[in-house]
Amino acid sequence: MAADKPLLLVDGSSYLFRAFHALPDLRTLDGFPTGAIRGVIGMLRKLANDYEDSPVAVVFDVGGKTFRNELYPDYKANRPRMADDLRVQIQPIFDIIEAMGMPLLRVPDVEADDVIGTLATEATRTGRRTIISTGDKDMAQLVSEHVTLVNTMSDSGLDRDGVVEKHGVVPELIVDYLALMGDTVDNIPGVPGVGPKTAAKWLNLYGSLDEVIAHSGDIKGKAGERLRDTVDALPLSRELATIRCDVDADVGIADLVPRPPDEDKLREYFERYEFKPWLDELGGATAEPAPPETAEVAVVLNRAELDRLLGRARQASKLTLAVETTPGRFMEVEPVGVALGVEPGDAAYVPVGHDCLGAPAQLGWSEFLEAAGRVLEDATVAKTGQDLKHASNILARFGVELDGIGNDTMLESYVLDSVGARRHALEDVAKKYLGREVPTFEALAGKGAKQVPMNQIDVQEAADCVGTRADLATRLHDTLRPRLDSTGRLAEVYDEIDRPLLAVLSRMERQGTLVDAGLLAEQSRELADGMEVLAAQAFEAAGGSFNLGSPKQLQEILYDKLEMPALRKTQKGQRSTAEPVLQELASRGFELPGIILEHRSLSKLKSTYTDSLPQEINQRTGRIHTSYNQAVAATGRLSSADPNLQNIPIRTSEGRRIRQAFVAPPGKKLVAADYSQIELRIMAHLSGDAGLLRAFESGDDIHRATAAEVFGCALDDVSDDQRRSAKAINFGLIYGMSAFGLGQQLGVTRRVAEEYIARYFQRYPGVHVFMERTREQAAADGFVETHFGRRLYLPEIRDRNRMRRQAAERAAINAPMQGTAADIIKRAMVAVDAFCQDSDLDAAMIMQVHDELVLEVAEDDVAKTVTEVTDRMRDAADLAVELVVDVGVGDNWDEAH
DNA sequence: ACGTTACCCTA
DNA sequence: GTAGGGTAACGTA
Repeated sequence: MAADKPLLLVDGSSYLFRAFHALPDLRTLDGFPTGAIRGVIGMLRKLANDYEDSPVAVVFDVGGKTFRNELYPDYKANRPRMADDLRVQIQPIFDIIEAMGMPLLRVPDVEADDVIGTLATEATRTGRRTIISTGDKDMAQLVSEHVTLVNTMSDSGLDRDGVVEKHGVVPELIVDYLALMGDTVDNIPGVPGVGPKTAAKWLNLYGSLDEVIAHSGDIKGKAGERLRDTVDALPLSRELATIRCDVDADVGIADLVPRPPDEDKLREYFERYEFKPWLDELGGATAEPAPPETAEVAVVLNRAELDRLLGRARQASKLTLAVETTPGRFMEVEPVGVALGVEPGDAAYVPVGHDCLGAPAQLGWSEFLEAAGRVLEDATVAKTGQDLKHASNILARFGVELDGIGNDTMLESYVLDSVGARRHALEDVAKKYLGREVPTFEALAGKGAKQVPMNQIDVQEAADCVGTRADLATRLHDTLRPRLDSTGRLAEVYDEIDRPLLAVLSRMERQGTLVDAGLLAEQSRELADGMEVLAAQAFEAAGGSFNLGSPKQLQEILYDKLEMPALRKTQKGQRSTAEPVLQELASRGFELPGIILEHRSLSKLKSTYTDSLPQEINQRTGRIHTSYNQAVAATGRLSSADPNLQNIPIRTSEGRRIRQAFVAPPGKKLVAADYSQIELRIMAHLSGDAGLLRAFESGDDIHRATAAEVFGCALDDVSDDQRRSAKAINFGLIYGMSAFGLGQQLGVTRRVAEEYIARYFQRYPGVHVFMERTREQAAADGFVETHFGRRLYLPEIRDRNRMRRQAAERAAINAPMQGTAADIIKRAMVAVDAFCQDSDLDAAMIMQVHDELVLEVAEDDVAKTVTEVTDRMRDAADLAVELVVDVGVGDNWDEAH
């Protein structure tokens, strides 16, 4: 071993966490996480190359108690449990390091830092240089003439001058510097509010920590106060931060000679973890023949060919399908063609409605259904496709009930990672999981007004586009399904919640909702009259006419012409005319803002609801058919669009009149069943807080009960104002509130809001623990889970930008509650739908509004339906607190509440 | 004709 | 403070 070669010491533990969090969520095809393996091994390969023939040790922590725990029992007590996805990668990393021939050091009861410090000291004693590869700033204390740091992740080095430049103090003062700052990750106390800048300033001023302590009386301001408060703890902090250079590591530099790599083993590991480029470097890769990258899309023009294809599907018990239509709403579009496939690499296109010039003679749509209907309705032939609800809706309009709905790649992607693939469109999902660009209909036909409808597209071109997309869906499922199977409980979420819900939503959408267009038209006229009167008043108050709907014009009138104070700015810096601002101006005695507010509320009702809903009525069915999107909301909720039926007004009496237009047909009733306080109940369950559970068990008004606890009075003595505050606190908790936000909501100072929150947590300590635990777990794992195991990934939970990080923390707290509620009502919907399908009663679900289900039920069947729906909703989850369902019945939606 | 901004409706 | 969708105005094509 050449004595002139530097000793290379690698701080494996510091890279393990950094690699895991810095790299994207890499996985093998069957879903095993490999990001940390690739990150750590990639760095070691680079180091092994850069420092060939050097003695080397890759050092990892073993875990367990060390001397630091004896000094300070709380040392590293804040560390959350290691993420499962990281833990499973550790042994593979050790195995690969062994196979690379690099000496691996794991010394029981001694931290990696101390092993490295001891070995570096030995090297220095024998006149050898040392390179320490680490991502940890604490190591800067070891830097000397003989010892330098490199950060192999950021590819930067640090010698003596570098330490001074980066941290502002010499290496010998790094421990003092660390002691002053403390370390939240390791739970080492420091001086609160003192960061790198202040620590370096003091040390350079006084020379050392001891001198800073001796002069602590001289330091002025808040920082000085805090220093004096914490001065006693600082010597201990320094000791904890000091790396030991004299531990018994039971190993010497002579033992650290790299061995030649075991190429057979490396090949095996690189194959197993799918590190293709490294495998290629080793040579002799054993690649299995992959299916061709692109499918040859056959155009099927006759019955015999179609039958052969369907026969293959039946034999394989699987079929991929995509139904292409003219543009428009699902209840109005016409089918143009169907792409079918069985295995990856084979796809066919059956045109049924191309009528452009030169289009070949095609099978008609009805001929297609006649041939394919049986396979499509065969539950034993598993269907795969992107957005099967759409296919199901189109087919059902023509009497074919798609069954065997197995693998919707849009939903698989959504359950796997609700935000990672942005829109879960095939383009996004195939790009993310297959690295493939996907031919889009838009590229073929243009977009917007100039778009050519699918039926006008050349058959071969359409076939290539649509067939390739269907083929990609086949391949995507083969990639996504194993990932679902190997990721927590996601397969269960998909199989037991979202997949069965798909057909339920399809039925609800097709069933539609009856709306009284005449009533809405009448309301539109009344609203128009009201708006006219208000407009006249507004112009009078403004001293001239202007467009009441234009925030820009209103801004000029209010703040320039009438010189009212501009109380708030919009995001883009305009003077805001939003509701709370106008409210405040009105309360200060100005006349115009109040008129504007009234006008706006009428205008909103008219344009968004009474004018537009009648236009949404389908000519054939006479009903409104919304679309429920099952793959947009990050938390697992549904959303409703075209039109949105989840934002129909309810809060004001004027708004509620719109609900009167949602009616039951003659002889039927609307039944509305909603969960009472479901998210708070879920919080009680998830936190297990005894007080909150008891409050729900007692059956008291929960906001009143909260008020009694927080304000320390008897239930009967709670004032309306106290109850209102308690309600805001309860909502705030669900939203991951801050004191600032709560204060704003309640119109009290941040301090008062802080006081409320503190008292709440005092009375319900379990809730506090739950919130903290959720934050920590989110930071450790990068995701949170609902009661049923649905995941929400939070990529920004470790963002360096505080605003983004805090927003992610609030989402982390909200998601388990909102998401669990979403899971529960989805399960209830599947159960209620089964009742509607299986019973002889005339009852159909027609709407879902997050915590409410609306059914249309024959008058004679209402009583039985109410009982059954209540039971099935209540039993959709078994929580520590019971679920309460309120039910109303009426001739319209307003009455049913 | 299309995208962005401000506003406002729901749970 | 969480999660959505829709409309009108307005600036840019």
